[in-house]
Amino acid sequence: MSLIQAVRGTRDILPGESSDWQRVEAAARTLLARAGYQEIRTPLFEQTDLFERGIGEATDIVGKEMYSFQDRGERWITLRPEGTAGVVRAFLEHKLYTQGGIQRLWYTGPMFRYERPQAGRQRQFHQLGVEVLGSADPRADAEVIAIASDLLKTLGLSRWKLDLNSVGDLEDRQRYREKLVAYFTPYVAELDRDSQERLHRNPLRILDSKDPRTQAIAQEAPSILDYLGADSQRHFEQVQQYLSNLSIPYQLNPRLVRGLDYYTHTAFEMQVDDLGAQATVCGGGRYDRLVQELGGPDTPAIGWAIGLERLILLLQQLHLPLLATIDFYLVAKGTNAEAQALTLSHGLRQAGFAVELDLSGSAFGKQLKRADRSGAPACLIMGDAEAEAKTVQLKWLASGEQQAVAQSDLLHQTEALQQRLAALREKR
RNA sequence: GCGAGCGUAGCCAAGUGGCUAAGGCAGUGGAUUGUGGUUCCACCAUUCGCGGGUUCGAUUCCCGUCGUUCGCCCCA
Repeated sequence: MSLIQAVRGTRDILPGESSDWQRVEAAARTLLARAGYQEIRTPLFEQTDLFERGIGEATDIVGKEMYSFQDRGERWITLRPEGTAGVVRAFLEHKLYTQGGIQRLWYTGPMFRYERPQAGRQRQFHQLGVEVLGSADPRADAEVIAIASDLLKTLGLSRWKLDLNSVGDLEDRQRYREKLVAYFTPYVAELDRDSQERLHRNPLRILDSKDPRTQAIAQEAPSILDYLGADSQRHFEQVQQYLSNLSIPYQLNPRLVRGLDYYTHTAFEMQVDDLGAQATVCGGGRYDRLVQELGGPDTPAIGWAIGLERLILLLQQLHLPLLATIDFYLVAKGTNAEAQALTLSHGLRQAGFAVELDLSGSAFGKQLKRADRSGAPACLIMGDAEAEAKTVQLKWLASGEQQAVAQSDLLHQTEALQQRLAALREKR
């Protein structure tokens, strides 16, 4: 009989790895709370229409990567391929815009795209994202980029670069698109096949083709930055000024085009060298038209999403030490001792200690060995003699120092112990 | 969706058309029946992802399939 395995492109996050995830999530929560962002949790699936209208029917995500199906009520359902559409849907459905001012939101959770799996690219993957709804101010652009930058820094990542571009507003893009088509048309025969197809469907995407010949041709193509209207130009310049004020290094990349139709003005990506073709760790931009297109009031917005698998892959490459460990490993042998150890472990936890109780009942030597491996700074040893005397042996594993302690002292005079544990933790 | 590589224990692996499939780490038991980090001993794959084929004989060669990795595509 063959074992059932996880579906292609999905994976389990096992105990050895979940602490990495928790670190990222905790760091993000702290930073986002400080910046006044509130969490929003939306469903994992939505009506298929939401994504078709929101992301754009011509995009690859909608065209060939969505998990769509009909439910038993014959509704067309899609597992969310990204987070923004659902957030905007909720924003409209609950009329959050009537609360006035600006909504600063964040979310995290699984997303689903039917793609060929690779390291850093799965069919069920996780994103953490922010959305600022209701501000057209370039300071909002800079704020969200700064938060992403801070998050990476907090986690110890330093080797990334920020690519920045503006794709202008609708009119700018229309004008530019015409110029671009006019530029590429004489070269049609020399372009790679994909780019030939994109010439009329989505000519901006030709710019980031990896085909060397196409790239050579695209090198001389007109730049979007020369076709920005006065307002777009001004917005983009201010974003750059603010980023400089915040000492966030960036580089202009006029060929940066994001794959979702809803982007306007600012577009950016944070990339690293260590993830092969999955170099983009964070991507985002402004989407001033999306809320309106989904039937809401004219609401400018900006956001980004971080790919958590990619981020955690990077953290793991850094071999950052893990800090989470227990305070005491509790060893017991003998009928009375084992019974009392259970009670003691319970009491210690109520007193605020992290305790692991050895359940094996094997020889003290074996249990001590496990205590050592557990990473706990100290070990508590209880045999029937200790059980009789209502004491326990407290052994500090690094020094070997050991003494008998009354159980009641352990439970009620916790101050000194906590301080000593904290001091040991500090050293590691 | 296209092209290519890989798949031997929980992990890292050596291996070959033919006698019981190296080794290391981890794990379990013991030396040490109440004291760990060192050491020593023993145990730990009727089987080489799965299915089929070729062969006297396949973990090894072939086909298919599943998974994974790299590139393209796409994107976070």
